[in-house]
Amino acid sequence: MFSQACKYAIRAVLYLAVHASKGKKLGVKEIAAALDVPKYFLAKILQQLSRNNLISSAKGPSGGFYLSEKNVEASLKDVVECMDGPDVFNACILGLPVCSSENPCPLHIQAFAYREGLHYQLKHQAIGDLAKRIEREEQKI
Amino acid sequence: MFSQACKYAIRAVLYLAVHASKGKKLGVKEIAAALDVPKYFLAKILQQLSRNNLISSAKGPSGGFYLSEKNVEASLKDVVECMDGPDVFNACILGLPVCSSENPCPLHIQAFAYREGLHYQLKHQAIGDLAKRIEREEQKI
DNA sequence: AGATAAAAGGACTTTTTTATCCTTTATACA
DNA sequence: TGTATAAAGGATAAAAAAGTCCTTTTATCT
Ligand code: FES
Ligand code: FES
Repeated sequence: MFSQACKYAIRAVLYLAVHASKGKKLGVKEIAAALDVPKYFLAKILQQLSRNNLISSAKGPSGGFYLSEKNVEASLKDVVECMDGPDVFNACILGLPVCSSENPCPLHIQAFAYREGLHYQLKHQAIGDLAKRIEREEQKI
Repeated sequence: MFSQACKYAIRAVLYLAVHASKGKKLGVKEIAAALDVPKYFLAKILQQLSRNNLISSAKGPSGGFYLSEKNVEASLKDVVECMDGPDVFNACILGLPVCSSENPCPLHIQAFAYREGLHYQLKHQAIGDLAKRIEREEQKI
């Protein structure tokens, strides 16, 4: 479903949402260690997210990554689309050129339900709210 | 979700279910042309499916691929697992080492429901039955 | 101003996936 | 028995994804 880069991106954003803030920025090294993820690869991913204004960063000593108030209001859908492109949630599961309920492939019904369920949650839940649930329910990232 | 090879495999198997039989075998070339899929790559995939007894084949003139009565009773789940390995339907969507409802990741609930829906359909529907539906509803492959 | 720390950016390497080609084996049929 | 046909298998090539390293830029603090 998601590329490796996208998985790391989601986890990193959620980790930032839970553990960082404007006052407490986190460096790549810390995040990579916490998530057990390749450091330099994660650096690239954070760069890309930062360029697209999905996370915030500061250079220099006491610099690092965090989520601004604006960032916290975005959704994971934005993160996913930033990493894997805009078609992740529209593509036919069999790779056929178009996915449509009018002219469905044999797996469309189930695949569409799955995809839309996920899509809906990712789209309509703010990263900040998701982070609160993670803390409340002590979920792993 | 599925690798390219797996997508081609599913489509090829369904195409065989609809268009081939013991009496009317199809060659790689025909299938590749019908599905608009790279010929040599498809050949490899059909080989692998054949080795794992998910499809049947005959060499020589008037040879080709088809589904035996046994093959038709199998499910697409077997095809998928043959191509992408046994963990496709058990892996955490975020790539965490285990997926479990007891200790879920933040996306588990939606991801699990979706995945299981698909898994269930692929597992409990025989390829032959699926093929009948495809013909009845004139679905694209 | 100088030293230091951390992200940003560019270039590169490795691994995996996708795709192609060539040789061998089996089989049908004349 | 010989020829043609098609899958099986092995080896390789090309492309994409994952991962690493080095240099530059920006900021902090003394
Ligand atoms: S048409 Fe294939 S998933 Fe919708
Ligand atoms: S724990 Fe991540 S999908 Fe189940």
